[in-house]
Amino acid sequence: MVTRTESVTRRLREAVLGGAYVPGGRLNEMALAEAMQVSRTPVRAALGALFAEGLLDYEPNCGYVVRRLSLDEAVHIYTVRATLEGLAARLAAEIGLTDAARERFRETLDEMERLVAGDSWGDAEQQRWGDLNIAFHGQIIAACGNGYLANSIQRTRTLPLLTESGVRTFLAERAVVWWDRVAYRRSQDDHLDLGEAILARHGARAEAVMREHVERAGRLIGRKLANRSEAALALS
Amino acid sequence: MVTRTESVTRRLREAVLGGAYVPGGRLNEMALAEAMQVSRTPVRAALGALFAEGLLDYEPNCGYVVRRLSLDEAVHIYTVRATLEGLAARLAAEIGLTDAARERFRETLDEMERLVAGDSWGDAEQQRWGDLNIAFHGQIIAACGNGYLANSIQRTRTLPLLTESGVRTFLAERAVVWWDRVAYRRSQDDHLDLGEAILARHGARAEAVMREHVERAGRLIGRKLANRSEAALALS
DNA sequence: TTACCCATTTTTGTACACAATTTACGCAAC
DNA sequence: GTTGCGTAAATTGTGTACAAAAATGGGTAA
Repeated sequence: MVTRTESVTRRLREAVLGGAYVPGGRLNEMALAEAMQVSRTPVRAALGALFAEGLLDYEPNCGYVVRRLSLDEAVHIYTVRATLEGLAARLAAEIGLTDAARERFRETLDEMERLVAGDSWGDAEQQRWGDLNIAFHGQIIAACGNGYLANSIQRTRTLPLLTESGVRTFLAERAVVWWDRVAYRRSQDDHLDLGEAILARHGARAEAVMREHVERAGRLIGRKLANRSEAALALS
Repeated sequence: MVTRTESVTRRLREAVLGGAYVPGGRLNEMALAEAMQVSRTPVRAALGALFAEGLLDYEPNCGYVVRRLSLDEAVHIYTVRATLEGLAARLAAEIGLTDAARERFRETLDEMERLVAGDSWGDAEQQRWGDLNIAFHGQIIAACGNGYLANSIQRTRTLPLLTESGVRTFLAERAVVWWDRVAYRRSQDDHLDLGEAILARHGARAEAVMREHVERAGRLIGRKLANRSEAALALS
């Protein structure tokens, strides 16, 4: 049996990340309670938890609002994420993967390569490649043997980022759906380098490649957002 | 006017970090409420906040307990902290300090050097050096221009760590009080290197020195704790 | 003794009422 | 128009009662 607080926290997290609420808009406790069919008590607990996760802003006596990340903040978070994932790659390489992990790692890389190098490149392929990308990074993080590091990385990956058009997206791996095919190829080349470095247990190289890999993704997203913002400004 | 929740959170945080409660022991909500002269409501909010900060463990329907970090976890956290502070040092060097910050930075370094190189080295000197050490690291973090990074570093610095003797200490800068004078000299040499690299805007060097500097501190603490644990085991 | 079960007690989870504070709105003065 | 003020409404903060779950303890059986 799960508590209502847990249930509400999960549902509210998904709603916020799913873009159900306007960023900057207040989250009314009573309204949420009625929508979730519970009292204000578990709602308040959930809001507090999401505030601690960085999804919401909070001001005493004023309530909670969906946090809105500026472009600068998003870039800052990507910088930290790049460094942390770089560390994870180095540790994974130095520790070395288990035989089973090696096998899965190779399979993931191979399937991504087949997709990117293949003839067809539609939504299905991009979706699948995105899933594999998440799995690939997840396998490295799982292999780094440092739970605190794994949590720290996770914290950098699920923050809401609002674009000017009102469409919410994430600072997560899904951001890659914005890229063109050339960027996927470039990203996959990084993955191949990374896989080689990690399997060869070259920690320093794995770290350098991973850091640059994630930082590039951050730069791409930053540029996209900046362009959109400029476009929006030019129109208004 | 501050809310009771804020007040209780602050007081409870200080109590936990101050070692007022036995790690692993349950934090009874009613008892805390009576001790703090409030109802259970703000106490529960405070417990949730401290759980999110990583100071407490929590199990639904079982309550909160003071988190007890294992030696491995402490080392893991130090590894992350070393990498993050290394990043901060690099960013600070690349951005460059303002004139005022440069001045304060040099003053801090000079006073630390005078203390370590001086004739007397008692509690007062160690205390003062510890304060300056915190200030030194704080100045670098403040200069890195990345608020998310600053917060991430802060999170690695205030976690309770229980030694076998029942004496609580912290994963904070204060850990240096354990070292002997040779270690202070070594640490100060790092600081001088760091200062030089940052003022000369050598980002890569600043990062490497800072990372090694913090990792060394982690190793020293890890060794101390391991020795103590062995001693305690030998006695029992 | 040890293990297990059940009733009791304790503790946590939730709803709700009320207090304290903020926000909204209308009105008047400039 | 807009600025300021004051009251009313809405919203958050807190206390408290009760429900639900877990810890406790005693007794029984192997």
